[in-house]
Amino acid sequence: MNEGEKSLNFIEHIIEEDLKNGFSKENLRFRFPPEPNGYLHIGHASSICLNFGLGLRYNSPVNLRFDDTNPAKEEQEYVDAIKKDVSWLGYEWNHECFASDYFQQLYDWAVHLIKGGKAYVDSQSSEAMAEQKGTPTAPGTASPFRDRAIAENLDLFDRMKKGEFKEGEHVLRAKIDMASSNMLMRDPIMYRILHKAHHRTNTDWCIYPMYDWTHGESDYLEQVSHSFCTLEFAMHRELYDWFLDQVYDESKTRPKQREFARRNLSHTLVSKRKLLRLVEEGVVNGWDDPRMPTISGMRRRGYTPESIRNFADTIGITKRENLVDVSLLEFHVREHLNKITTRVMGVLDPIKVVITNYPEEQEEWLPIENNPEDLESGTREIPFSREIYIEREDFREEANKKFFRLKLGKEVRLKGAYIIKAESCTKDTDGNITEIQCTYDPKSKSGSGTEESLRKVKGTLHWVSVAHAIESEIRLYDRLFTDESPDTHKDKDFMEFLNPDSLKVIKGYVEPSLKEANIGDCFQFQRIGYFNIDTDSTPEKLVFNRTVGLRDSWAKIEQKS
RNA sequence: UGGCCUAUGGUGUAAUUGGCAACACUCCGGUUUUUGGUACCGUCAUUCAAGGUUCGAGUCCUUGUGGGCCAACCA
Repeated sequence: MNEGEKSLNFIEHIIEEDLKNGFSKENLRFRFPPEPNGYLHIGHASSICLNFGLGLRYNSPVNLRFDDTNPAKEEQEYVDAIKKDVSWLGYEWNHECFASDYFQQLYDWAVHLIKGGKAYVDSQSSEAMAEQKGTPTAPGTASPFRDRAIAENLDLFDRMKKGEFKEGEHVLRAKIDMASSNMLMRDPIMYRILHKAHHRTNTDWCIYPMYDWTHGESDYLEQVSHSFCTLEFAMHRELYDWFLDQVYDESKTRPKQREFARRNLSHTLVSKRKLLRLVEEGVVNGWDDPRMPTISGMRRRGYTPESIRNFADTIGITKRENLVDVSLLEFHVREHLNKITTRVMGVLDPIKVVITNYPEEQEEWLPIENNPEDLESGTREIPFSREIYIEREDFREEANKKFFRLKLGKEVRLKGAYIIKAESCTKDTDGNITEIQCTYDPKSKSGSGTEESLRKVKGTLHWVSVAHAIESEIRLYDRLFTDESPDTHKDKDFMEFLNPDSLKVIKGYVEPSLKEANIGDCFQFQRIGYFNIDTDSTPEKLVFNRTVGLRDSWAKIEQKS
């Protein structure tokens, strides 16, 4: 799409406005600031695409900054996973930054605030402080320590840093306004004591800065011009600006916070905390379980970076509440996979077909196109023989006109091979069909150009040769939740809406060319869906994930009757 | 009893800033097809409500209504 013709979102309008008012384009700088306390999910993807997309649009640097101010929740494992995910999405950051790199500067500035009478050490319990905070409609009251002498504050803060106190004994608070209608301005905490090792600074510090004190100052230190975050931080903006006022130097770029609405995806969760529960309670097999809306889960499932970027692009950026239907994501996945995947044949619910007039010892290797959407992709050869598997649901002893597939006495084309006709079938004692006997038309070979090969038959089936097929494990996924918005019910926990059938593991048979495939490779199983090779796969035992099914209009026709 | 944000089809996003409500997905119907896939075509909204300004309002004004967020030593 032509970038110039595309309409701007409200964020881009803000930037254009700033540029028009004289802000220099060279000073544009953005950042993506995750906390390394979990894996990135589809919601973060939206934010990543926003920030890095702006970087690309304006040719501006974008930093990857880890907001690592809470050692109780953060780990190196998450830092590594986040870097991998952002890279995989196709973006390059300018600097890799850590809020923890600014701990000393933040501390120095805090001392500066204390000296200016803008911060004080409070020695109350958190309960007492909460009580004094007031309510959204009633003003708060001052702490008895609010007017502590500057020298005493300096001394206590210094001793907090030196580790002389236990957790919870003291905090450093900004002295702002206990009567503000914005609860966040009622003397917010800047530092708390935490005797915990940090994944980067180890035990260098035992006081850690809070988010509000850290974030804007970090933006400022990195000279980020526009700092975008989600709507729940809108109230924090006043505080962000207040903290900036305390240290701002006119000659520098003053960062500007603006907020956008988090993207909610139907039938899933977009919250690290809640996804962590799924992992910890064993509902899924880790953060990269293919059912997870995490970037690592989607990667393992077979979603492509392109499809996720295109999805992020179409859902856009606004300030409204939203619930994006997951079918839109799936559309983008199919759209991309349709263009790039090799078409292969795999039978997931096999029934044997014997072609009675085909010589018993004979086998043929028939050419078949790799991808009709890509003329450059060429052809490969697949084996045909007397016994093949077809999909159990592709045969009926009798059926109405709408059923285009195999039925007794009728013909159907085997994709890339011959036209066959069902003559009879055998059943076990329970009446289940165990084998279908067919005859084939030797002159009907695909691509042979004969009159018989050009005959129109309504149905075309996929198949695999029994003697050549590879038995494989196939993992079929469905949405994790039955409710479209599982975590918005006030009286119910989202766990109540778990889909018991979100994972089905079956045995299937795939064509022999797949033996050469590698982990992560994506394919279209013709007439079924897109599949990729899972990380659990081995040369001895192939494991496939169903990325997403093909659109299935037959299922709809059948449902109606 | 407070403050902040928000409202356009079933869903998501637009509308040259006052000038024929557009694009995509979904649903439904159809054409093509050696994938019931793909591609292509068609149907589906008087813009939360009520007033007002105007030749003309999704856009401006007034009054309502609905939804979300805000009282962690989390981010």
